[in-house]
Formats: sequence, structure tokens, C-alpha cells
Amino acid sequence: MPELPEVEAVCRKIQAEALGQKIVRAAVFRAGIVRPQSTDEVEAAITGRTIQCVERRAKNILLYLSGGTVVRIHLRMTGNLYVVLDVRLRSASVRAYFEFRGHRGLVFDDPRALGRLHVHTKDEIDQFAATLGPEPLSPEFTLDWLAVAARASRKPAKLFLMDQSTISGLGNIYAAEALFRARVHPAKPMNRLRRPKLKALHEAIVTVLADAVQSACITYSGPGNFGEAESFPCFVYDREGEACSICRRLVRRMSQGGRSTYYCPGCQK
DNA sequence: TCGATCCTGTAG
DNA sequence: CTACAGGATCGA
Repeated sequence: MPELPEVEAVCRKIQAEALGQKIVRAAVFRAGIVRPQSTDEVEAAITGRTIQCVERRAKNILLYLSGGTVVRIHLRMTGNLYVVLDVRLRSASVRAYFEFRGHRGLVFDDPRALGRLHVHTKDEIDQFAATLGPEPLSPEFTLDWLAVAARASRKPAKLFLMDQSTISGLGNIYAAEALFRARVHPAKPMNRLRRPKLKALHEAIVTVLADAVQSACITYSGPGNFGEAESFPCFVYDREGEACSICRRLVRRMSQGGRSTYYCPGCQK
């Protein structure tokens, strides 16, 4: 499941392969992907435009097109975005594509079709960005900032980290891994963490994500799977019942916000 | 703040 | 065959 690092890797790849390309035709094959917009509206807004800029904001991929249109793509769980040599040879899970000249094109592939693709104005993107917390790999994300935000929240640490309006880009996997590395229990109310713990958590978030970006950029390879959790060494994620590599106690799974949280009962009090 | 919803592949 | 997985959004 793509989180910040995987989305970053996709963005860099798309930037290298699709920047400056003119989209001669846009095709959307699944209405649910663009809802509440219509497939016609989205196709019309994209067709004929040139990709001028590729950016990531939180887990969103932003394609700035000529004429002021911005395409916002969210891969959610199983989405993927990649350039192919011929868009006509598409598999069943391709939900949309943007065709370049010579049948090359950018493909939005998503088996579960939970991903999203919308067209916006730049202003709308700015408004949306204003609802998101700081990027954890930006200079904006400082220990002092985290301390202020933490003081104001009684949320369990895991949910705090995954809330995009607080910090943007962390998902289930890297939130769990950051908490493990900082030795913070996922259910710990944020406002009960003291400075040393917050410092450890801040460092863990930054290093986990930076490492994962490197890993994702290396392992991510076009169509097919992300390297994601397979390539990135997880200590606790999806390791229920396995021995913690630090203290040998068994990794546990609990439910938070309807999702699985993995943690080590020995390392994370 | 919590639960339902969207989807379909995979595990059971 | 059913249950479950899960990010973001929306309604209760």
C-alpha cells in the first residue's frame, strides 16, 4: 500500500518519463475513480494539455497541466501510475490513461479501484493543501512543531501520526514502524509524551521515511508491485506472533480506528 | 470520535 | 463460499 515513500518514488519516475509530454487523449474507464466528477468532464479537462510539473503532496500525486488544470491522483491501497510504450495494450485493472503522441502514455492501474483521479484548478489545490499537516520530510516538520501539536492532542499516538491534517503522508506501515523505533506504545495519548520521547519519535519519523524513500526509489519498477513493505525492513508491521528482533517478545496486533496496529509489547510501553 | 462505505484480490 | 484488508470521506 503506497504511503509517502512509494508515492514519492512514483512521482520521481513520472517526472523523468512524462514531463513535457502532450496528452493527445485522456480515457477514464471507471466512473467511480473520478466521482463526483464525470468521466467526460475529466477527459475533456485533460485532453490536449501538456504536463508541466509533477509534484507530491501528502500521498497525492499532482500533475500540473498547461492551461491551469491540475490532476490530483490518489493511489489509495492498490493504485499504481506508470508510463507504458503503448496504451492500447492495457490490462483489465487499468482505470484510466493519458495518451501521448506515438501511443506512449501514462497509465493509472488499480485492481481494487479504490484510488481517485480528479481535475482541479490551482486554487482548489491550494485550498486542499491547506487542510493538510506539514510534510514530515520538510524543514517545517521540527521537534518544536511536533511538541506543540502533541500537547494539543489526546489521540492515541498511532492515530495522531496517521491523521493527514496533522502530519501528511504517514500511513499504517510507517506509522507503526516509527512508533516501534521510538519505543512508543501506539495507544499512548500524544499529550502524555514528554520531550525525550517526542524527540525520539520525531527522529524516527524522519529516518524511517527517508530510508523508505531511498528504498522505494530503488525497488519500484514500473508496472506490477511496489517494493514497499517487502523491500523495506519492517520490525513490527505484519509480523504478529513473530519474535521482536530486539527483545524477542512476540509482536502483537491490535485494532485502532478500524485498522491493524502492530507493536512489540516489550519495546513499546 | 466512531462506524459505514467504497472495491476486489487473497486468505480462510 | 465468506471474511478480511485498508485511506479517505461522509454521515451518525
